[in-house]
Amino acid sequence: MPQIRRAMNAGQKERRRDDVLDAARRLCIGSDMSALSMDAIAREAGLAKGTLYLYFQTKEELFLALLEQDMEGWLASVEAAFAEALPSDHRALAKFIAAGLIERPLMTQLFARLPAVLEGNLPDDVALAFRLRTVRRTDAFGACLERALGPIAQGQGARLSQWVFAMIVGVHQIANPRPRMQRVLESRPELLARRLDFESELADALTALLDGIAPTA
Amino acid sequence: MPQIRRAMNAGQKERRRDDVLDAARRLCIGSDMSALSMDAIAREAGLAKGTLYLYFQTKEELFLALLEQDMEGWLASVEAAFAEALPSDHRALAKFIAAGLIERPLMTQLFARLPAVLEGNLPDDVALAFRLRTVRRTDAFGACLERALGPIAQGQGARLSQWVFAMIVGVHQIANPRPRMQRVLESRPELLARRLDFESELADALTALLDGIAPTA
Amino acid sequence: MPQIRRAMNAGQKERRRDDVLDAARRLCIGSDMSALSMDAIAREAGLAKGTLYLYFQTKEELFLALLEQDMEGWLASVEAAFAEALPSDHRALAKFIAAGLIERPLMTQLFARLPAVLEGNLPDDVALAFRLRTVRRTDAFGACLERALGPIAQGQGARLSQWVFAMIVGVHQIANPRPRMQRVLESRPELLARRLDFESELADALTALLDGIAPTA
Amino acid sequence: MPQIRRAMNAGQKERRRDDVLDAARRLCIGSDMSALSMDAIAREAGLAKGTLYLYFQTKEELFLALLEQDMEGWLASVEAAFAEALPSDHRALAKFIAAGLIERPLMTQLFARLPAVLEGNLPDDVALAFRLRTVRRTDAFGACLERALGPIAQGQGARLSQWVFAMIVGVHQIANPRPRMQRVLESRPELLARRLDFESELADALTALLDGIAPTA
DNA sequence: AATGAATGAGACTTCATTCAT
DNA sequence: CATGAATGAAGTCTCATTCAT
Repeated sequence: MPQIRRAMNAGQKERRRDDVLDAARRLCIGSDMSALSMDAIAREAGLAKGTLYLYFQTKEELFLALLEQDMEGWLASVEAAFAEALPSDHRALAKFIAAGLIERPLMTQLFARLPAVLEGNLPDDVALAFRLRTVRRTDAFGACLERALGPIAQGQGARLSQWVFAMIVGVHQIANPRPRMQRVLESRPELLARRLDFESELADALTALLDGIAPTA
Repeated sequence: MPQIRRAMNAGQKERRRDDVLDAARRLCIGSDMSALSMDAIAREAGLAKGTLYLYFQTKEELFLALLEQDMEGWLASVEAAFAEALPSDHRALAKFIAAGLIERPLMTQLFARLPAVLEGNLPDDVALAFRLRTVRRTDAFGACLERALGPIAQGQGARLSQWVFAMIVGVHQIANPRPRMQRVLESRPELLARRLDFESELADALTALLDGIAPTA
Repeated sequence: MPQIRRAMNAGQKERRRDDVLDAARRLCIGSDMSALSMDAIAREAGLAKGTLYLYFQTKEELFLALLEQDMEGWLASVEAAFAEALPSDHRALAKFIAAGLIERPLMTQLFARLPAVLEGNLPDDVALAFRLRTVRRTDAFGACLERALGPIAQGQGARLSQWVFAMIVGVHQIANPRPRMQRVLESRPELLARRLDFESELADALTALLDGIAPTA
Repeated sequence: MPQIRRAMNAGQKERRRDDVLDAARRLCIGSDMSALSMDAIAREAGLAKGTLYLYFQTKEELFLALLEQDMEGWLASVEAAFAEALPSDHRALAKFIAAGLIERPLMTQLFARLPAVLEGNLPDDVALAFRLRTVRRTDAFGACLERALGPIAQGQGARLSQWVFAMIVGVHQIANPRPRMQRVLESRPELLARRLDFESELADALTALLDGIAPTA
């Protein structure tokens, strides 16, 4: 299943690392993240279990890499879009964010599970490096928000950035029941009727939040 | 440690169930929730491991019961407070909510871990019953919010209630690093400087959210 | 295969612990000690792998228990024999020791491998407790030697005891080739001709050692 | 770190083989032998893991080579010393042996671990060749002993040689606790007080053994 | 009702060895 | 000859759950 037999140079190694992450991503989407074993990832990637440990020191490091891959891509897409044109108003901004997350179904889920991952078997230096990159991303996204929200948010970008992420995580948890609960909900019409749509709910909630932060914008 | 040797009638059985939950609560606060084993809970409760299964079908049901106990208590306290006097403004409401959560340190944590619990080994009927009670609580808290926010929130209580909870979960995750990450943060002044205080951060974020929802209130 | 389904009281538990040790002993004799896995021991004992960990914290603790069981038995037999009649001379003492070891084929082997076991995954308190018991056994055997060797060994029992054990371990290593080497030896007559017999070789070597220690005895 | 990039002729290949052995020796002394991986040896030697397998069929062959290197050197030093002057008495001989071992800290350790190595993954032909060389060395050392001990040991050199080695291995095991046990001992004064010094203990034990073998010498 | 011994699937990780490059 | 990525079997240990007592 792997394209190349042996990843010899840096480029091939990076591709192989990505292969592993892709395999993990496929499995996460298909079933449930917490049920994911290194064994299963290796099988899905068409590699031996030991090979995974050549690319990731521990399982947790792999998950972290998965999250960061998505976040970097997402952040880049936000920055690219803002460079072209800033959202016209809060609702547009909120919808843009929500739409971007829909394209990366795993990112929100991984972010929500982050605490569990961080508590696992993670070398301290990996945890620290992750945190430092998280700070950088928070600031970068904060800068985007400041530009979009105008003078009112000046200097508050990082905080707002965190509030936005808090809302994303929270709405995700409420609007995206995991498979098992999904099944339960589907057995009861009155519960099904109260189902929320993640994208629109998040857009609405973020709009309200932004409205509250920067009333006139 | 258990007061009675054998729980014969319904009252005694309920008390014993509560004993187990109290033991779990003590342990959760002391250390980390995900590292909690049935063995440890049984020991803390002064009971045998097997006995726990007389009161809870699975570990997950136990955690769910723990969460619900806290939520019911919290909801009752909210309702009691609102019956006496409604919060004077958004900030007062936000601070009241944040303060109530501080008094129940486990509730927020359990709520944040809910997806993991729900994906675990949980009988379908238990999951369903939990969900139905969650709906009831959501509506009850929603009604409180409608009363506090006035005409603007009319009919939106349940949704707002969920947004508020989303914000609680999200801010919790960002402001309460788990022990390991806490240690890592403490090793770096520049990270320590960015530490957030859960209570005040939540109050600010909720205030903004409420301001956005009901601008004039 | 296990006699009783569940070991409920202390006696049954001790018997079960012994069952596990017996299973390990059977496997050690049959094949090679270092090839012994907890998995194999559990299978041989007719128990689940996890059950072994109810009786021994780690694999190393199990091996230590195996060794101690043999040593206690051996020491008791030495003391019993000496209580009845002291060996008449050095050669008689040496032969008695060698004969006692032949009856416990595992003891010498385990003793020889002790360093490897002690370097494994052994809780510090278990290691300490083992060492303290080893000291007691050394002194007890030393007392036996002092009685047998007469005035010359007075106060030197413990040291002599250790020299005797050193000789036992060393001769064992030279005279008892492990299966693989045994096969190799058998393929060459000139090597086979130099084969040593553990029992007689040890008896001779110990006799010499005792002669050197206590010339007139 | 390796002097030459590619070992082309026999001389260079032998030097490279020695480089590997030297690297292994450095690591053995620094830490614990059983924890030594081919990876670590390769790194220390400045070579790739695969390269090691060009010089040694298996890990065990490498360890065997290490032991033999030390033994050949030691034997040569014994023969050289005896050619100059024979030890004046048993104690002098014993002290000479003990001192020679102190200079080769690895030799004793490797000899003690020999059974484990021999039981590992060792090609039969390698095992056989090792054994044949061991016989030669045993005889050579035996001849030295016969010369030193005089007529009494005539024809017994090889046996005595093995007894001496048995004593060396045994005293080594008793007097040189591995790091973990060393730590445990250091936590208890009563255990620390019973610590043995390898060199002097071996000298005493060997003196006694020689006295027993050849009383008048 | 209570116990706690027993289960056993499953997790992560290591490392000697191989072999494509 | 040299490399080092890949292998994969093997290992130890955990823990939610069951069930004989």
